[in-house]
Amino acid sequence: MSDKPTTIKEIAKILKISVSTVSRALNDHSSIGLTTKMRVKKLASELNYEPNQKAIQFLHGKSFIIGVILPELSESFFSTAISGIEDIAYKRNYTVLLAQSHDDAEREKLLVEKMKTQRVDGLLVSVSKTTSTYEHFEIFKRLNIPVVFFDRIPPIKDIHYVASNLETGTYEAVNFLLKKGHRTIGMINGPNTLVASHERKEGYIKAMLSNRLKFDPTLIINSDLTESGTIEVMDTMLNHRRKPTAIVTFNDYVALFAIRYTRSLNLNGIDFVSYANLPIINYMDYTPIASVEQFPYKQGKKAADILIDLINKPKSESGADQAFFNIVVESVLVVNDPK
Amino acid sequence: MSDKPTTIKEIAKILKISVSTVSRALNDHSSIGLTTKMRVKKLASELNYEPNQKAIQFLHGKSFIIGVILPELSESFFSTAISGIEDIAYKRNYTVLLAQSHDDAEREKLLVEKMKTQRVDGLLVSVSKTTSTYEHFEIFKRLNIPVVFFDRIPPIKDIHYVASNLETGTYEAVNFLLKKGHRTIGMINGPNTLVASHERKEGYIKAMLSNRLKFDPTLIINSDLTESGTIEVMDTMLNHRRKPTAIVTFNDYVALFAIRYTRSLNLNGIDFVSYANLPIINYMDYTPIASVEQFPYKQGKKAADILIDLINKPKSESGADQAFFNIVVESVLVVNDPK
DNA sequence: AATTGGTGTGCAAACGGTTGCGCAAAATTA
DNA sequence: TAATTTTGCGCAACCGTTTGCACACCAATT
Repeated sequence: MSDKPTTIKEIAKILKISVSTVSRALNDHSSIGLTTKMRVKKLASELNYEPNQKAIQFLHGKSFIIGVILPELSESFFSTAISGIEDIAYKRNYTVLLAQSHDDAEREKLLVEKMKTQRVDGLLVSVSKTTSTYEHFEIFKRLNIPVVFFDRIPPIKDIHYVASNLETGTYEAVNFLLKKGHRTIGMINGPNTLVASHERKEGYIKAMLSNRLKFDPTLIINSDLTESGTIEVMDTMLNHRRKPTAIVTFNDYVALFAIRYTRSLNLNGIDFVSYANLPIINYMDYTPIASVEQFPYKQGKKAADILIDLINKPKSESGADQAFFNIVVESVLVVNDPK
Repeated sequence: MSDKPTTIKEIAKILKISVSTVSRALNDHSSIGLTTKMRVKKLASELNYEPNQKAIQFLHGKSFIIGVILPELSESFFSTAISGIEDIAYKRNYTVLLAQSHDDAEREKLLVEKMKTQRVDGLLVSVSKTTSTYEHFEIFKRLNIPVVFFDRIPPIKDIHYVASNLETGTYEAVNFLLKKGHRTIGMINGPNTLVASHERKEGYIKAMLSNRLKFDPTLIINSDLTESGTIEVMDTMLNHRRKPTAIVTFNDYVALFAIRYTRSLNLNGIDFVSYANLPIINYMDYTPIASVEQFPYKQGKKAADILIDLINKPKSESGADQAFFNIVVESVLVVNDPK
């Protein structure tokens, strides 16, 4: 049937009026007579008229698209976050242009380029593990397109970000274990290069001290987060002169490895607490008794909200009085229902 | 510094040449002198010139954006599929505009509208569970924008789709169990309303018959896929006059419920085979001994490839000679490594 | 010397819509 | 009735880029 979409011009021609009148009629402009409006609208819907967004976007430089660059879409944390981002975008009438860096700094750079090319109205980024320079984001600053970093944030100044603070959650976790009567609590931490490792450690220490307990640094052991690394750490822990009765693990994978290992040794009675990355863990037989929840969905929503706010904010005059959103989503301990 | 992006006009003005010359120079048009080209390119990069894609897209009606509508982004199957889609899109120079229906038919309709509004070059859809009418996709047909359905495909004619056939995988699964010596194999199937349930059943039957075994329909029991539903079915199975020594479950969740239940009864020795939806299942202690893999990543890639092919295909003249891609990705049995 | 043939460049239209401004006709006021 | 305001609509510019066509210039061929 119809091959090319109807345009405003055709409507104008058929009705023998000018395009401007048609445009105004469709936009309910006050200066157009009621009868004309009706005639135009009627014909427009008959012809299945659809305004060409590309023309409109072009005309006043907005796309109503926000770009999102994440390390890995198939990771539960990120896909959940995306879900939150999309929900907010949907609500606020934006659409999400999505791309994944696969934790490759080069690809990330190209994606930033592409996002710029597509002229997104704003950009949401969780940086790749391998990203060490951040100039590729500068372009957006120059173009006055807001960028909000999210979860994995770069260690630079003057950026907007939303991230979770694991200190509070860890504090609660350790506290929870202490209240349960544990006195010797081990922690399988991540590499020191990660901010997250420090936050966990801080939380641990604070919990111990606020309970007037001595902090024993040898009970916190760094791991490379692999299965073999975890087993190694576990061996050390189990042979520690103060064998832990409870262990806080860096993430659910580590928890799984550790739990599996203790069970293979027929060891019971160690309570585990982990950080919630994996939804499925709730379905399992032997799980951590509690999890530190980081609310990826909530974080995603928050980040998207801030980004869209920034997009719609009247631009700061000289660009000097910029305020930067630094939102910290507190992590929280969630005690798993005993099954 | 720079507030508004540089345009081709400014370059032209500065160099005192026409915009057309600038445009051609930047595009390496053959009819532009070498010196002019160099001058233009030099200045362009100095000014950080970026072609305004909105103008270009507008000009020749392409956005290099493909729309993707999925039921639930945080579900492992879909997020993995998205990952495949994005990888292909990236490779072929498209970007992904993403949206989720949350399995809500109404929202799906609105999203289709939005995708149309954004004038995507093509659409990839996995329909919502609650979608029962499909007219909202007609618009795309009228606009000559290709739509490829994916995994959850609507029961209508003349559509492009990529989906997996679970019959083959199920056949292999049952065959595998038979080869292992099992003779009484139960199947926890899904509701009859799902195509997938029938495919599973067919696969089961074919495997039995091709091994010259009688098919006992009472060994296939439908479930509502909840935990309690699964336990009910398991009770029936375990009290069956022919108690199964192996069970094929509808999905990993069902497998988890069933395995947990048997273990709570201190029942061992039943082999389970499931369908791979959950990556984490590999990390667990008691898992199915094999999984029917549906290759969401591969399916996503394939669907995206077809879509982009369709986009770039010279349009069929009268629209009459349309051929429809109906790609079936065979599911395959994957035997889990014993831990 | 006249014709042909590049080579390099500019003009202007086109894509589809929005919008400031001007102008005519109708309605109101003096 | 004349002057003024309101109402309704059209003209034309504009957003940034591409591209068919024309054209001017210079060299090579007849």
